[in-house]
Amino acid sequence: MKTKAEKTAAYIVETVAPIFNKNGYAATSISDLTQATGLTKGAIYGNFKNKEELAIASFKFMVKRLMKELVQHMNQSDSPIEKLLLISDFYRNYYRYTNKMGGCPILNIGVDANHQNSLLLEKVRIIIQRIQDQLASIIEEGIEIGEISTEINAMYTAKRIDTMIQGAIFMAYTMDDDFYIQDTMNQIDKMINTELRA
Amino acid sequence: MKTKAEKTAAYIVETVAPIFNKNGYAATSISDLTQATGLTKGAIYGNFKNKEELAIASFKFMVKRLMKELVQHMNQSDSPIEKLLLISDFYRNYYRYTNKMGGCPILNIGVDANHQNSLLLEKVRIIIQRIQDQLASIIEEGIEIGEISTEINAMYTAKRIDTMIQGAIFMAYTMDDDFYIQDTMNQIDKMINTELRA
DNA sequence: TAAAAAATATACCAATCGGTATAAAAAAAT
DNA sequence: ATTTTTTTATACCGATTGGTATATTTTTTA
Repeated sequence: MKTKAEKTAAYIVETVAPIFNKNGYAATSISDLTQATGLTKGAIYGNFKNKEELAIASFKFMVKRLMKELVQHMNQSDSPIEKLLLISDFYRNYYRYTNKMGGCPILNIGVDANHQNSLLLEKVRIIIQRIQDQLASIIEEGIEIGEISTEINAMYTAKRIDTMIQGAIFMAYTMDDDFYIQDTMNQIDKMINTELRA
Repeated sequence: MKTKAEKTAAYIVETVAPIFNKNGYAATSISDLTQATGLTKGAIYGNFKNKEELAIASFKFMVKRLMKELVQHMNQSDSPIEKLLLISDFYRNYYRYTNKMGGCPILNIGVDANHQNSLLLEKVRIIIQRIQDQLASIIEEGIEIGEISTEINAMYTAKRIDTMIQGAIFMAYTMDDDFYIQDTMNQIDKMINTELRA
């Protein structure tokens, strides 16, 4: 059974995660967090060593939730090609979905942590790497079962898709215009259907 | 002739611009700026109303320099298609070039200012809009003179190219890997040559 | 239910924050 | 060259920063 502290720690993380995500590390003060949680410094510092550890826990929490949703959506099909199309389909709702949590944590924390917080940056890199590895392995499986052309380089293609997605997310948020995401997903679908398909 | 204050203001801006760009607005303190410039608060607040105004001036300074370089590089040719290829060529050196100034100001300030500083965000949006308008007008001219297919939607294509570029910049900086930019520029070139060309 | 342990609240710390008033210095105008 | 104006340095402001020591409360164990 969960102890009181474990429940409090979880409550703190899920409450402050959107704040860190929106404001960034430096622009988020401890008083922002006590105000949002209704708790005091004592409670926060009793559960987390310092601000940095809490920021890392918050990032991990957001990404875990996001990735769980993505994987769940993707696993609606067993076909690699269909999986890829389901990934782009997932991102079609990404803007509305992530707006509630203060934006895309990978974009926000990735930029925020660069030159500022090497621990946090490392966590972002690990996530990006994992996403690309996952993408690449889907493509590879598609090649193996003959769904995807053998001409395709799985890792390059994975990186290309991921790069396009992140670019679309940046533009959508900066310009406050979902069009960028919708159009990019159409492009990715086209690429899947015309270039990848065997 | 330039007054002393004007020269000082210019010196301050060019000195602190990379700091704002690297650290972001909130994580940059006035003492960071006095330390970097060797000047005192008096000098800084004598030339700029407040931190925000200085941050805006810094962003404008960086972007102006960057855009000047881009336009200069682009204008090596008069042909719209060649101009587009020169733009992607410009970005091939972007990582090394912008590293010296603390990264890409559009990416950094765009993400940093979002949810934090609406004035600064507005400046970023204006720049992005201008870049896309410029791109679109090149494409349109290409269509008019028969270099580019009439099937092409100039504005959509401009946004697509810009989105890919920004995605590549984000990935390159976050992963500290120039490959993302090089590969994306190859993709853009391919797109220009196979899809745009009439 | 009483004692032990864990978790939270309060009060406080030095350091730093952005910004300002004023004094000193430097530049510009006469 | 002297006065006027502009520019920069110094000293200071209240507020806030992240973090801690300790007191109080709550939860868990016995």
